[in-house]
Amino acid sequence: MSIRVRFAPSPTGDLHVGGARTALFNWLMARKSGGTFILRVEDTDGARNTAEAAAGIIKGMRWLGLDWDEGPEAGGDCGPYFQSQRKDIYDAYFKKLEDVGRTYAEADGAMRFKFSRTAITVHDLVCGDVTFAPTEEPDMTIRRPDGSYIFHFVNVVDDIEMRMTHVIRGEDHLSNTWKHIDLFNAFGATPPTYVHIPLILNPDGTKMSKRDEGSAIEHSYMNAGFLPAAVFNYLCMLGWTPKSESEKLSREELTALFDADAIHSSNAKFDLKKALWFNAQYLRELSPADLLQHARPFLTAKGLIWTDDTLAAAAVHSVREKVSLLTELPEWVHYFFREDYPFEADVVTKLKAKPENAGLLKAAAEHLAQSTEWTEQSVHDAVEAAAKALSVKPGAMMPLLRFALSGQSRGPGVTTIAHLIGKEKTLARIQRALSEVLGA
RNA sequence: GACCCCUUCGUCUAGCGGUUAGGACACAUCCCUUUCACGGAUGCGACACGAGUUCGAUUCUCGUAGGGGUCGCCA
Repeated sequence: MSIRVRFAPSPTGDLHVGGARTALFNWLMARKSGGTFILRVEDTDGARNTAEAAAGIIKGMRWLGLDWDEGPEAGGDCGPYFQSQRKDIYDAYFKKLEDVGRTYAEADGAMRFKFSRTAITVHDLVCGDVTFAPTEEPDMTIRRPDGSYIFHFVNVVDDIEMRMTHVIRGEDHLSNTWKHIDLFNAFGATPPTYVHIPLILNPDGTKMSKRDEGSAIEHSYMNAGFLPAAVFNYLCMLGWTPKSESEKLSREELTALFDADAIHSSNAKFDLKKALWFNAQYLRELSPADLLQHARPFLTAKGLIWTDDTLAAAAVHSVREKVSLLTELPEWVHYFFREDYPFEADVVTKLKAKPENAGLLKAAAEHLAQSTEWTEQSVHDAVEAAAKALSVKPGAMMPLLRFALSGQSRGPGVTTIAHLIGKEKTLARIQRALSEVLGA
């Protein structure tokens, strides 16, 4: 039998790392086995669910590359995939329960499910067999007075209707799973295999919630300059260790290595530093064109404009090893795109510190002006010749040129900057530094 | 209060009776270097505690402590 798994979020807010990783593991399970991944929106709580939240969750999943085979925008044989549109199905199932005498009404019209009150064992791939003694809890409400149904009921009905073979979800559901199995049994259906995955905690060990750092996919990752591949990879490492030499693994490798049995049973704390490290790894192996593609919205958001994509790509590529987030790119490359870049305060101080700096810059400009070709090597040679003429080391001249060409004290190689912006701008920038900063 | 899950360096983890307890992130130092980084090297650093089983426990069992979760007409 082909594996069928689902991610069943309730659209009460943004997609969160916990939910994203649950979706991720479900996706991996399906893709690994050639099975089916279903997205089902559990919007039975009319008061708290919003269409915006549902759209946000879909947006986040698309960004992470978690495509679904059945669900909103994808269709499928088991639809509709919004629980708010499945009332007829729930009514029919509720009738089945009534027919076997497992329901009864409260005074206000709410309907409860009569528990079997027998010992129930959950077979879980992560937690093993977990047996719950006959319950002493009150029977659970499954239908509200207004006729709408409660989570436990619709969740089970849909898992039956959609023929789920495995239920991969957060460990916070484990304690309620016996209720679900009780329902499966009442319907005469076979429960799926459960996989309760550990929770993701804040660095201080508390449960991660909406407001916490690194929690919301769109806010903390998409808009913060993460690459989806990096987030995908990092999230996988929280609660699962692939049998592999490296931790840095592609989507394809993770899919091939995925093994639900190997998922851990202990919770993991979120580590932003490590997430950043993963992102830096992915960032630096992007081609110039791909890097620019990802960086584009972050550059334009800072008002940087350009006409030559090749040049812009080379610019961002030249600093790819210096950043761990796309949002850091603009401050590292802005001077490639404009001539009115500011001179940082410490740069001004350093330039003014020694009176001979003006002479050094002028000499560099003169030698550079004589260059007939304009490559990184020719720039380097010209600077070296200028240094030699004044009996100083090239190392004394390079920082000054960096200040003049970028206004900053850090960045890619000076020769790289000069080469990319061209001879004309290089000479003009040196002149500007001489006149504006040194008054020469 | 009851029930469920969990417990190895600061963090993510390897380990599945005998290991100098390994790796990654972070941190520190050094090397490389025109800056910042990258990279390389080294260092720092853990089996929660107590019983038991065993020739021998990080590993198996029980207990304690600690952490997390659940017990809704939320999902």
